[in-house]
Amino acid sequence: MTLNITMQALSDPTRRKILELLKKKDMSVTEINKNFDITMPSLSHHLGVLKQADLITYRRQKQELIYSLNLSVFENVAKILIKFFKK
Amino acid sequence: MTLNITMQALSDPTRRKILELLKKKDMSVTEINKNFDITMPSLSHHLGVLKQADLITYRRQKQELIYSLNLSVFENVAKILIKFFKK
DNA sequence: ATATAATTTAGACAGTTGTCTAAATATCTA
DNA sequence: TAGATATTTAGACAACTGTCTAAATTATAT
Repeated sequence: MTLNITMQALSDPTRRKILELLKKKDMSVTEINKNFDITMPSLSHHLGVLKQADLITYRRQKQELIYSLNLSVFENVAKILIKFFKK
Repeated sequence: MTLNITMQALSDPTRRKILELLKKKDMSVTEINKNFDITMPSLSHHLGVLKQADLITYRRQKQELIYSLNLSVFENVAKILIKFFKK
């Protein structure tokens, strides 16, 4: 995990909102999309960025792809940021 | 303080390094610059972004501008991020 | 007042990013 | 095997970003 890729991923408000949604429950792309006013390809792009940062994972369930928070990485990022902000 | 501007400011590695330096001690622009391989105008740009995000402040000391961490905002950002990362 | 030192502002430029439309891929169901 | 559904890939484009050089600003010291 490189902090740079992680922070870049976190710098966009849409992506932060996706993470907030996935904190509550796993969701398909279509379900995530209902919370935004962007096209599916745009959302797919954001999911790609979050995937590359290893912040989310997905599994297939019939036709749908179900995305989830990658909890271990998410918590690791939290630790690193807390350390960064510790004076 | 808007999280968006803050996160945008934190997304660049040079700016994060500037904050790390200022965590240790207040520094003039020239002194900060010795830690990087960029021109003064580029550094000045980064300081501007951090200023706009209210993460740093400065005072004049003779010819020099001495930059410091804006501790209250810095700690507030920490709180917000910890909350964000809390599952 | 003039020269020097410290920093910012102005303007340009290449690279990155977020968005879109159109097309492709993958899976399920009838 | 078709047709429908879910999602991604490809390619284009405007906006934003980080960098630079050159010039301007601000303050000090001679």
